[in-house]
Amino acid sequence: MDLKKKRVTIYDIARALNLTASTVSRSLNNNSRINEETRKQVIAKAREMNYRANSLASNLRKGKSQTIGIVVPRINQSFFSNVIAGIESITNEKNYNLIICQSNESHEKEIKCVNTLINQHVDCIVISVSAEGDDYTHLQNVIDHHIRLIQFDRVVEEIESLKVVNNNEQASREAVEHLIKAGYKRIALLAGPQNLDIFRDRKAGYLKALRANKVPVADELILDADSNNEHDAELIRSLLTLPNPPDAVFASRDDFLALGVLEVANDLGIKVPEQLGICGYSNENFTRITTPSLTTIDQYGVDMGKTIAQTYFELDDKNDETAIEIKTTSIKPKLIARASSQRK
Amino acid sequence: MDLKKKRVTIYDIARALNLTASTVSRSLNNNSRINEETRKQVIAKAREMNYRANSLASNLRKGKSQTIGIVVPRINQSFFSNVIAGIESITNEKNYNLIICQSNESHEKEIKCVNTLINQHVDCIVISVSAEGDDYTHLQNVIDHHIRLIQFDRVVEEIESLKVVNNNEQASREAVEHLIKAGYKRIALLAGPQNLDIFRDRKAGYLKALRANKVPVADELILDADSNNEHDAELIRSLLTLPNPPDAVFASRDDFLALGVLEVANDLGIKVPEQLGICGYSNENFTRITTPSLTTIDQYGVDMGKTIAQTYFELDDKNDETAIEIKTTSIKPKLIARASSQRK
DNA sequence: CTGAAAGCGCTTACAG
DNA sequence: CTGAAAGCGCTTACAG
Repeated sequence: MDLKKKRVTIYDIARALNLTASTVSRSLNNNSRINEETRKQVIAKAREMNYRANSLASNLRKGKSQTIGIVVPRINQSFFSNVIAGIESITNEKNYNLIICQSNESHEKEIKCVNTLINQHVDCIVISVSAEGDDYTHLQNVIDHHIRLIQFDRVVEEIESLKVVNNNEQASREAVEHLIKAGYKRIALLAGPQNLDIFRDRKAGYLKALRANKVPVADELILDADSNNEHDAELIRSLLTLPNPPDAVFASRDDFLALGVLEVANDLGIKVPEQLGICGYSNENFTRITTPSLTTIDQYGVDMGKTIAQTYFELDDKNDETAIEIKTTSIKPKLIARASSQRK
Repeated sequence: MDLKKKRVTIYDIARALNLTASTVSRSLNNNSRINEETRKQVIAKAREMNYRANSLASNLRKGKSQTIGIVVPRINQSFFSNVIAGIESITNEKNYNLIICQSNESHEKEIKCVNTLINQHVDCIVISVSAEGDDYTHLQNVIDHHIRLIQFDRVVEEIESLKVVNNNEQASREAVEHLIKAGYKRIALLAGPQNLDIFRDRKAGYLKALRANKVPVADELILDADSNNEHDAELIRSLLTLPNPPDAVFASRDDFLALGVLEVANDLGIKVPEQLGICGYSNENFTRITTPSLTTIDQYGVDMGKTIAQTYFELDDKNDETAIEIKTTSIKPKLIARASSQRK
C-alpha cells in the first residue's frame, strides 16, 4: 500500500498540452529549434504543475551527471573548507553539483567514499588522501572508470592524475629560516605521517634550512606525529622535557599540533616566544587568536580550490581524453609571522 | 569522436556467464532465492571485470536513492560539522549516502541547494535555514515532492515537518543567570537575526532571566547583530563605548561574536572578566583557547545529528506516510562556564 | 531457481 | 519545428 503520489513527469506536461515528451524535453532544456510560443507554454505549464526534472533519469540517459565529488579528511579544518569554498565558487556559475564526503582520516572510509562516488557516476573526483593507508588501487579505479581524478595537497605521486599542490619544501624551509633568524638555535621538527609526500617534503625543507645555515641536525629533535590528536600531548611533553630541550618547534603537520605545543609549554611554565618559538602549518582560524598568536603558513586554500575547478573545466572543454597532460600545478604558500616566533 | 570506453554492465557479466541480467542482478543484491553456486560465480566475475553498479539506474528504477541531503549555513562551524558527524555515524551503518551542501547564509543559495536535492531524488532533506530570507515555499516544496523534511536548530515553525531543536530559551536564561550570579549588573544582549525563532527564543530567555532576578532591562543594551561578521566590530564598539556601558555581554548569536567582543575589549583596554563578562553560544573549538577562555553554551551537535538520523530511520521503517506525527525533539544544551564570566 | 519483458523518466538521432 | 522510437542500466512482478 504505497500512498506516495507520483511526481509530475514530462509526459504529464505533454498530455496536458497535447504535445509529445520530445517537445517538452526540448523546451525545458531550451535547446534546439523550438517554437518560442510552444516553449513559453511548456515552461508555464511546468511551473503550474510544479514539475521537477529527475536528474537520475537525465543523467543516466546523458551518461554524465554534472557533478563533482570531493573527498577530504575533514570538512571542518580551515584549509579543506577553504578549498571546498574555492571549488564551489566556480562550480556554482557552471551549475555543477558538489558531493562532499569526509574520510575522517580513515583509509577504509576513504575507499568507501570513492566507491560511492564512482557508483554515482560523478564526472570528476577531487581528493586529498587520508593519513592512513598505502594502497591506492581505489584511486586507480577512478581513472579506470573514466572519471577525471584531481588530487590536491596530500597527493599520491605514483597515481597519474592532475595534481594541485603547495610547494611544501620551500615553505618549510622559509619557516625554519625565519626561526633561525629570530635567534632560535635548537629547532625541533614535529613531522606529519611520513607515508605522505607532503610531510616528507616539509621534513626535507626543514633539513635544507638547517644545513644551509650550518645549524647542526639533532636526531632527538625530529619526531613523527601521527594524524591522531590524542597522542600529541605525550609526544610534545617528551620533546620539551628532553635533557637538552629545543628552543623552538616547527609543528609541520598542522596548527592543531602547534596549539598543542603552546598548551604543553604553558603547562610546563615555558614562556612562548621567549624560551620557545613555535611555528605551525595551515593558518587555521584559531592561530590568530591564541596568546601569543601563532606563526604559521597559509596554503591559499581558496585559490587552490579555484585552480582545481578551473583545471577541470578547461579539460572538460577540450574533451579530448588522449591529450591530457598529467600536469601538476603548484601554488606557493606564504609564511605568516606572528608573535609565537618573535623574541622581544 | 568519443573515446570513452563504456563501463561494464550487468549484461556484460550475464553474457560472460551465459546467464541473464535478471540473475546477475539478483546475485549482486543477494536478494531472493538464488543458487549459491551461481551467486558465487557472478560475484567472482563481477570482481574480475571490475564491475561497478550504476546507482543512477538502480535508483531510478527503485524510485529511491538511499541518499540524505543536508543543507547548512556553513560546514566549517563546529556546531554544524558536529551535527553532520552525528548524522554520518548513523547513516554509515545503514549504507546511506550523504550529500552535504552549504548555503553560505544566502537564502538564494539555500533555495538552489534544496532544488538540486529535490531533482536528485534524495529520500530526505535535513536543513538548518540561513539567516536571510522569510519565504519558505522551497521547504514546502520538499514536502510536496514527497521527500521527508527534517529541520534542526534554525527551524521554521510554520513549516510542518519533523524538527530537532535545542531549548534555546532555557539555555539563554541559565547563561544570563550565571552572569547575574557572578555579580554582573548591566548585562547587554547581542542578539542574532530576529527573523529566526532560535534568536527570538534566546532573547526571550535573556529577558526572563533579568525579570526573574529583578534586574532592570535597558533597551540601549539590546542590539541585533546580523549574520554578517563584517559589521560585528562596529556594533560591539558602539556598545562598549556607551556613556553608561555594560559590564557583561551575552553574545547570543554565536561564539564568533563573543570573540569579537573579547577583541574589541582588548582594543579598548577593558579587562575581561574583571570589567566585562562575556558569554557566547555554540561551544566553538576556539572558545577553549582564547585568553581568557570563553564561557559558552554547548548544543550537543553530535547528539542532535544522531537523533536526526534515527528519527529518519524510524519513520522509514514504518513507511506509513499518513501516520507521521509532526513531532519536535528537543535537546537540552549545556552551559560551559569558563574564565570570561568569572570575576576573581 | 532462472528467464523474458516491462518500465523507471529522461534525451536524442532519425524522419518528416 | 514536432513526433515516434530507441535506449541509458537497472529491478521486479510474472511465468515456468
